[in-house]
Amino acid sequence: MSDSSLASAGLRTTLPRRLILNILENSPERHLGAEDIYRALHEAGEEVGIATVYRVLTQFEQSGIVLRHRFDGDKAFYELNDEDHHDHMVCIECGRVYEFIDEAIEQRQREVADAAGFVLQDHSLHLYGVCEGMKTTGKCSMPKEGAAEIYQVE
Amino acid sequence: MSDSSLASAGLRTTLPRRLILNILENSPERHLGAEDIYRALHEAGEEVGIATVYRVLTQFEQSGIVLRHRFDGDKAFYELNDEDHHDHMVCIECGRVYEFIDEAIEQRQREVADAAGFVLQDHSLHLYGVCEGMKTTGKCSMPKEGAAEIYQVE
DNA sequence: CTTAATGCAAACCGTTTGCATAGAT
DNA sequence: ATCTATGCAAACGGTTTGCATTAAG
Repeated sequence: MSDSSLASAGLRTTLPRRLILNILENSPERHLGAEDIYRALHEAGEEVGIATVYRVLTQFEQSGIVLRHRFDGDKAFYELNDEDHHDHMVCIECGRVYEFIDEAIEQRQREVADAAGFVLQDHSLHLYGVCEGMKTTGKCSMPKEGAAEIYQVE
Repeated sequence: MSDSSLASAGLRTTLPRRLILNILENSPERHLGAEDIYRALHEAGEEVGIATVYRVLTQFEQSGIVLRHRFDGDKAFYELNDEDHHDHMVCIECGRVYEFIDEAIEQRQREVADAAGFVLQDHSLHLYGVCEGMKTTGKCSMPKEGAAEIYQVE
């Protein structure tokens, strides 16, 4: 599974790459920063350098394994590219990222680009606001930490 | 004009602030990076430190004079906030930024957020692609440089 | 055995900050 | 005269890179 993604991407199957792919596949959070991944690695007792994390993520992005997003703010977020395009809602209180798709919006975007003679290659749509959980209970429904132990290579 | 924006924002009318506001108002490019502004200032013979440029832009943003955008890539872009909301198309070849509005998209966004119980506060929609000019002539229609001389305080 | 991947530390780039000086009200 | 804004240089956070070492095919 993981290994075949690496192979088909033309990447050697190394420990760091398998570990990072594993985290991306099994983390309860789909959208992770490089530092999150680095931390998870270390909490799982794996000694991988931060430079390697960045290098691997860049390679993953280039081979289409991963998507890189830049939300408002400084750092980048990575998520597994499972081919079904979606846009993002970002909670400005808990920082959690939700996904959505709206075909009507997608369609309109194409039309807008078309009308401007613009050859559309990509787009990003980010909605910023306060999520249900934070609004009502003041607490997030999904746990953010403590899931590091599950990141092991089989 | 410029000065009253500063005054009503509760900002002292200083030379750097007037100069920067002037650049934002008179540049042929509506979307500028901090470095662009810094460069324009120097090309106009004005000695303003880069730290001041950043500080002023931050204040302008906080007082609503300016909007800050983060497109794909590292640096931030600033544009005058003329109140009429719009989204952006960014040409990945010439780097130029185009604006557009589509009420249908705006409406759908509200609906999507609503359906998710999300309290929408802001959003960003960026279309990335190749603009008309770059596609057809391989050259940009609008000049990018050489307009620095016009940035003077009256 | 050959070539590519890793770890470390140093470099980087855009941006921010501390502090002494200059400027606005 | 007071208090804020500026310039400089140093610090910063996220990310990248050079190089000697280690691991993959």
